[in-house]
Amino acid sequence: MRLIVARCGVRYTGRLNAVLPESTRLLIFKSDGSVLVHADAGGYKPLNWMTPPTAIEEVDDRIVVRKHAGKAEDRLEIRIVEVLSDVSHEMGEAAGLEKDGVERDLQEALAAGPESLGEELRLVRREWPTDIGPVDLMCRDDADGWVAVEVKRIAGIEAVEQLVRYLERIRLDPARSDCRGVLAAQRFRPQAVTLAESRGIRCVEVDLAVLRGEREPELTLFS
Amino acid sequence: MRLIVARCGVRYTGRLNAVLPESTRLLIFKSDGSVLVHADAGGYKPLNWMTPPTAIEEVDDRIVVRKHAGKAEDRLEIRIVEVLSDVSHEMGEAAGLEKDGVERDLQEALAAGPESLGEELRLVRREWPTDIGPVDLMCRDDADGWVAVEVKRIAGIEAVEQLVRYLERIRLDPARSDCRGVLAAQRFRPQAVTLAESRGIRCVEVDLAVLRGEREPELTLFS
DNA sequence: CGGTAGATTTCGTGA
DNA sequence: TCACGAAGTCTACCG
Repeated sequence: MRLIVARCGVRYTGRLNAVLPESTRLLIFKSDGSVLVHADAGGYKPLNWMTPPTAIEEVDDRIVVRKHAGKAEDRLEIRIVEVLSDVSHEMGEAAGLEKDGVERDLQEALAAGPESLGEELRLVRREWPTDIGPVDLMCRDDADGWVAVEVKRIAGIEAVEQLVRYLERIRLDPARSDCRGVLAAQRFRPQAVTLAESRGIRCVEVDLAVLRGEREPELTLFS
Repeated sequence: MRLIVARCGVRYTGRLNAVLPESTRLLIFKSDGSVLVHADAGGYKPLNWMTPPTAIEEVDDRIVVRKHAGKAEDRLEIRIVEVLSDVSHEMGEAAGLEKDGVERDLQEALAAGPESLGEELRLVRREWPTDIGPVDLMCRDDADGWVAVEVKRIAGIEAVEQLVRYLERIRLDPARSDCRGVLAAQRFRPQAVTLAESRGIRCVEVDLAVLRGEREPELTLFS
């Protein structure tokens, strides 16, 4: 990894055109070809960047990073005015990041105990396929009625519409024409609840810690 | 800006829990409170991070970054094993990034020449307000019929549904009950075209360079 | 502060 | 390779 702190200007042409006026920045050249241009503020996002694979060329005060993106070319051109620091570090292998608490974990917990959705449900299968994509959970209720469950960390309007799309497809099959929809999420946007009600979809607020039995159940039911 | 290259392990707790095993990383502490943990590969995205405002505490071999996120707390804990480098740089004010070619530019170009949408249209106004948000362009055709235009760089299913939501609202007004919908984008996902057809929405592929007269027109019309 | 929509979204997965 | 959906999305804008 090479780290350059320099006064420089940057020009990007590719999916769009962007110009970065001359100022002091941090330039990061990773060993996999990644190039990042960071300012001393603005958090998280680089001002400009290029993801691998890249070809890097350095001539005089110019560093040009290229990448083939379809028929066109992505190009990042850095004009160095003054180098304040230029160091390289061997960093070796990077160990992977382990995450827990994403949507998949929610889905797993609900699959393990679908009765957490506030009614007697039996899981038929996870990732139930439809011709436009898989529904997160397909269940049957105590009267053997079909129930399609969409799981989200945060449920907005799109989540409701996604489930509606799936339900349309599922109900095409006469055997499942009465399939109900349930939307489960850790948080609901008010508009999502409103839209879900108008579409006959039940909303259930869930909590991963509760589902795992790590905390007191405090189930909230909408509608 | 402070740059530390160090062998370290990182733990994040907040919206989710994440553990980063011990390895050599680049730690960036920006003057606005941003903290980034980068590996020597993986481009663009930091492995872990915290956006401002943050409170940073450094005790012995531990750096703890805190942030209040609602009722809970976001916490990034860095355990330093070995420091390979630790430097700080004054970088001063950062000049802004100027972009061209984003959706807004596409919208501007279409507003300047709505006939590029393949029929005689007159612009009534940009960002036409509805009670659920603004439609990009509102136009009238040669028969004075209303036409709502949604502009996207890439149009997927969501784009169609967004326009459908707007049309529902617009048509509530008897004066615009016959309002048509047009979806304009540089690229269309196949499913978006299919869904748009079934909803009576016309899709028009546009190109910013062509709209600006910088390249040959090569208009593609779906449906 | 909360919701909506855009982003050079990036990133992973599955067909 | 392409398309689709999640993301600690982040970020700007608007109420």
